[in-house]
Amino acid sequence: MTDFKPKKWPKQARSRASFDAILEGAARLLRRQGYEALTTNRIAAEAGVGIATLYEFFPNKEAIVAELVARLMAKVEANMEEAFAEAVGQDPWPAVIHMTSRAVGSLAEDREVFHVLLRQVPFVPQLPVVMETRAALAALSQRVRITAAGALDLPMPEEDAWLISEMLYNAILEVAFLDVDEKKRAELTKELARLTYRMAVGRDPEAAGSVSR
Amino acid sequence: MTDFKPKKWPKQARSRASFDAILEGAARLLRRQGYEALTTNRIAAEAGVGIATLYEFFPNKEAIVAELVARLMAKVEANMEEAFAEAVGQDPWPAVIHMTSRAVGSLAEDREVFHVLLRQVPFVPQLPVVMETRAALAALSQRVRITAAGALDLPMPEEDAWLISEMLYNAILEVAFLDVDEKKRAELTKELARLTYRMAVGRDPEAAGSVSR
DNA sequence: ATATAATCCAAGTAATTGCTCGGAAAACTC
DNA sequence: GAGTTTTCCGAGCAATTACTTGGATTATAT
Repeated sequence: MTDFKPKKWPKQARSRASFDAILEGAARLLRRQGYEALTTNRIAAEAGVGIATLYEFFPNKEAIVAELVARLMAKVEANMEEAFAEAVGQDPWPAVIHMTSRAVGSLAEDREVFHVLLRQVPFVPQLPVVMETRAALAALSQRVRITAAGALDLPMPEEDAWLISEMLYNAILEVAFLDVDEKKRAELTKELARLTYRMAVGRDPEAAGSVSR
Repeated sequence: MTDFKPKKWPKQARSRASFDAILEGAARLLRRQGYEALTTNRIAAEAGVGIATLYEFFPNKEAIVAELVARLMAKVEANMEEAFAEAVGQDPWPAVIHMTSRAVGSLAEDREVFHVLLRQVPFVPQLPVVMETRAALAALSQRVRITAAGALDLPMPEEDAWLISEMLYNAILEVAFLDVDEKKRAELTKELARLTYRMAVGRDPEAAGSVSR
């Protein structure tokens, strides 16, 4: 149906600036007015380029949004990979805290834009890059469950892992979207990690009798 | 800004039929084509009424969607109140299963429409009726936490209850939206109840040493 | 039976939308 | 520096949109 890729990539520095300006303009409009107010003419005006220039690079409006999502998600994924590398070898509980914090933190940086993109734009949740991120979270939740020492078995491991990752994904978004100071967000994030641990392992990470390894 | 209420309620049987036909037509279009394809002219055509008749009752498109949401949510709320009455006095674990099942079940009845409404229509999550339903879920999660015998204390009760209800709400939607047979959905629902219990109480509801009362 | 109110409607309007056209200017290539 | 490619652009078009108009038809009240 609709093509979500740019029809042409910029080759010179001048056009790269236009390309970036279009994406940044789109992000600014999304932040200020939401998706319903996003029109191609407005994006061009906000970006300071002619409407024809916009269509030089993007086949349609959706492709602009998709490229913006791709760029934002790339930052999140880079963050997550780094955090994962750091978490390897740590005990499960600190590892879960660490990963959750990174996820929340990297989304919170652009929280208004993410909020609009992930919750108000119909086709964004189905975008490959978004689905891959969710799949990565699912893998993480599997891993934690297996690694955790003395974890209680869950009756339906696959389904439970899927449920946990769905819940975690949505809660990460909710916490990241909240308009609170960073201290409060950090507290909520730690509690989110705790609840995730409780789901996966079946007991509180700081409860008596819960020894790691 | 936009007015979300019908500008006039039908007074005769004839117009009540038109009113209902408009809402049902809108629901059918949402199910088949999603929100982006929803236009007032199309709704009127699908409902078999003139476009002017539609504007006789609704001030704008948003009001039609809002009224549809209100009707669907009323059914869910009725279901939940009934389930809550039945759950009072039960032990926490069966009570959680019971409530969760009802929530999933009542949403699953119209899952395609709910999916579009709650995940693709920008203003729906902010609609009063939707926010009230979420508040009710938050209250439920508080209640379960307090009632559960031997529950482990959570360090930040309010925040944790909020997180649990957010996670539960989103997971209920995800499970209800899934296109699976009812047996599978029931299995997933029970696991969802289990994970919720684990979060709230800090141990598995069926684990050894977990006695109710 | 007449008056009043409720209900219906198709054609049409004004505004907005995504997107194209035709060509000018700037940057690379040789 | 000539030729080629890349980049830029705003006026404007075709399609679609939400919504109005002006009046006909049907029910209700007295």
